[in-house]
Amino acid sequence: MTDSEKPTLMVIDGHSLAFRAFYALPVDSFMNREGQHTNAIHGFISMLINLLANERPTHVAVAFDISRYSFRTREYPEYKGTRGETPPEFVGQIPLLEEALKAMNIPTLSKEDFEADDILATLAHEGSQQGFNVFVVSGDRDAIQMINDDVTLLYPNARGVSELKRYNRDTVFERYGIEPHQYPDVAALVGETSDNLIGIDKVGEKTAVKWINQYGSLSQLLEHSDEIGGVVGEKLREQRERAVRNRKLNHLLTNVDLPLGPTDLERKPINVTAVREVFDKLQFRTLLDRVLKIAAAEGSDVGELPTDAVLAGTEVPPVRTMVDEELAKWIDTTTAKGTKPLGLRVEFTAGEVTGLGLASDSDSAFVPWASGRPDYVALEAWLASDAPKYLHDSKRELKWLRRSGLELRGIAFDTTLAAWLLKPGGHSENLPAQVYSHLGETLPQADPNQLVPDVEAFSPATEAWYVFRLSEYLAERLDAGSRRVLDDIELPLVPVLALMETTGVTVNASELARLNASLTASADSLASRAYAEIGHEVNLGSPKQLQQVLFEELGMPKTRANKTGFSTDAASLADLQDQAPHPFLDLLLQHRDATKLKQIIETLERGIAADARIHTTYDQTGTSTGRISSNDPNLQNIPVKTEVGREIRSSFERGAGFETLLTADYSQIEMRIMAHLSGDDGLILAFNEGEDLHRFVGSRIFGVEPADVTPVMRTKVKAMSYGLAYGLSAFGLSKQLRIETAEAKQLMTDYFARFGAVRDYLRNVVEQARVDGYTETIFGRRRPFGDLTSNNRVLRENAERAALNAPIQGSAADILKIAMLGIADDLRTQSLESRMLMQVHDELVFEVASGELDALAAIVRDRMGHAADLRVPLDVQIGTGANWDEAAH
DNA sequence: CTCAATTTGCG
DNA sequence: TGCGCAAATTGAGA
Repeated sequence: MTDSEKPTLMVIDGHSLAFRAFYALPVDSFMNREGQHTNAIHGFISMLINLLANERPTHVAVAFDISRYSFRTREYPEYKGTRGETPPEFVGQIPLLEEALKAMNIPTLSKEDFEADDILATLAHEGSQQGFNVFVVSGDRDAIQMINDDVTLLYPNARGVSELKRYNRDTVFERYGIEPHQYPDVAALVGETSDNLIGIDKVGEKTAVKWINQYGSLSQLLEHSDEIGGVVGEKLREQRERAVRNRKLNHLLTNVDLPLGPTDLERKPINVTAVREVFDKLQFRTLLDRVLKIAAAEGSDVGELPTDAVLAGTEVPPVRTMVDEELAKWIDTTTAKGTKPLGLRVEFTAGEVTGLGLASDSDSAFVPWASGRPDYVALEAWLASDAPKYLHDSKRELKWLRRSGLELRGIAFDTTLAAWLLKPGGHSENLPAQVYSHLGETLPQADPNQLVPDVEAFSPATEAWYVFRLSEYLAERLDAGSRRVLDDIELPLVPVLALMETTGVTVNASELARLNASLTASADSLASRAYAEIGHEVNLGSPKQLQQVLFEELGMPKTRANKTGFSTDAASLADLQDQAPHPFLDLLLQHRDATKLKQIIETLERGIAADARIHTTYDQTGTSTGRISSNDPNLQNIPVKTEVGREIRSSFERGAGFETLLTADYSQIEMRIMAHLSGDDGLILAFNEGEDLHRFVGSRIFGVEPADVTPVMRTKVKAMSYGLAYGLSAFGLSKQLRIETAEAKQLMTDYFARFGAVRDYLRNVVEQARVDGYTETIFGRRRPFGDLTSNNRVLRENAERAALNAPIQGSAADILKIAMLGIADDLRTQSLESRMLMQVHDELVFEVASGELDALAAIVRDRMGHAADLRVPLDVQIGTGANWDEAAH
């Protein structure tokens, strides 16, 4: 009998898989109308459906533990003792899952005093003897021992249950270097934290595998334990009982007396009525469709099929591969001559575009693409036209297309951006994750690390169809304000940012190398001087070791507490220097400075591409306020405050053939926005007078003429003004200014006495957000807040400060984005060759082409100055120079 | 290898 | 007991 003729038995560990699903899926997104959580059930059933479809088992069973107690806990009460309380949201999901399985006519097995793994092992053993191909599905590593030539283990990886890793003899050997049946011997030596089984001290996987390979088994090893030398040998002899006990406990029984054997587990038709009933109770609509589809495919009468409307939305359209005239015609008809949108998905392999997926709501097409083929005139024209396109992560797709010489315009929707606007706090999800979390369907994703992929990846055409459906789904959920932000700001910004990333900025590598060498020298010298002060070497980069030195060896007073002891940050060290001066402290601070700068330099050096330029990646979805973040490398945290820091900025230069760099930044934009939003007459007057803001505010608060505001007074009001937008407390202010809390309190009182509308505004923002559940920027960008009504004071107060800051920081972000759009537009329409290179929250950096300085400066001044119509002017500072430092002002 | 915690750079 | 980020390092755990 060949493998393909053999019947296939699949046995599943219900509890362990449901638990994995529970942690893999958000609890809050899966709840039925009665308030019962259903995420574990949903994940489990979804996985089960995939397994039934992909592996096509002829026989299936799911095993459950009856309780957490078994013959093992009787022998060793601590077994699995580290497992905490069952999360309350998990409670009740197992019985419902069993109900759902019953409706699907899938037998469940459990037995008093035994664990599900024993049932699995027994069935796998019997199945293998009776000529079955066996799949064991379990999240328990002990299941590895069941693997043999007939038995394969499917094990969920770290990401949850969406991907199962396939373990057979070969993959086990690759991963662990042993045969599957030897795994329990290794585990017995190493121990298993999740089962509360302690192993032999000093023995890790490497040692255990070496021993088992050398002696063949644990019992042989223990017989020869006197041959093992060193400390590990002693430990092994001392603690052999642990290994013996572990081995006894991790041995799975293969002779449990069960009411059903493998042959009794043959798949039976799904009970359609019961499935409808149970799934309806669980509110699993898409899963119901998928189960019914399987049932129908297997010849069951599924009775009344779901309505056409439901099916039309979820039926994956067949993929047609097309080129040339057929493709041209398809695009023309499906888009109604470019007026209707299509989902678009780019396939690329090893940096080259290899295919394109196009889809409407009911049709999809795959276009193989190879560079240099002339047949795609219609496709290229459509791509480069304003015809609307829906994409996922459009900036990425745009860049890939451009690298292959394809122009993309007409980005009309981006599911990544839309999902972020709806929920700006979360991490952005890839396409399969979005499909799962919004549509509740599974978009398989081949794991490139897997030799035998357990899923076939979908065609880009089908992915495009999902992008289309996601776009419609998300579009419906965007409020008008968010939709305007998407259409007027975020989508138009995509090509602008893409161009900035592709352009990059020239960095002088040899200058950086020189700086790095000099910093290395001073860091080394500072380190050895620091060691000399305390009489021994220590890792100055380890807070833990520093705590040992400062608080134990030197007996210094305790600083602010943190989770690992006492803080050694710069502020704490400065306090220490006041209270208990010691030369070590100063050397440490200087050493930190030098190494931090070195880090930044080295990160930059690694980022320099072949064109001698650094190409950062801007993340439009990187913040919850609306700002853009920069990464790989981060160009938004290049030092500026110290002399050496500015030397790093000097290494950012104009590119060859360009005349100069130009920087433009908003001065005090957040204070201006606060003046606008609060309508505070005093503050508005300050900005309209054009006088130095802090001098003006200082003169009001301290009751002196502007000319008589001393530097100390100015520093104080400056700190106060800046702190306002962050919800700074009197305590925080006193700490920062190193003044008494009482004085800080008085300063705040005086400030608000003169600028009361600001306080009223800030209070009102929080109050309104508490009612609405979100804050809004001037342009309608929303940020949701849940914790404003929390009973937890820390959470609530954190949310309050974030809420009062969000409209201010967010509006500033909107304004600069709008300015960028205007500038990019002008550069294009006026055919200038100058280029926008960087964005640093309130600053833009440009490379000026020869002869264009005046034109560019005029554009930048105009577009930045008029990006928003506020009650105060927007002040723009412009500077030029051969490098970033010189261009600063 | 992954993750949390700490620290520090920027606006 | 000050908002928003990215990155590096350490050290613990898997």
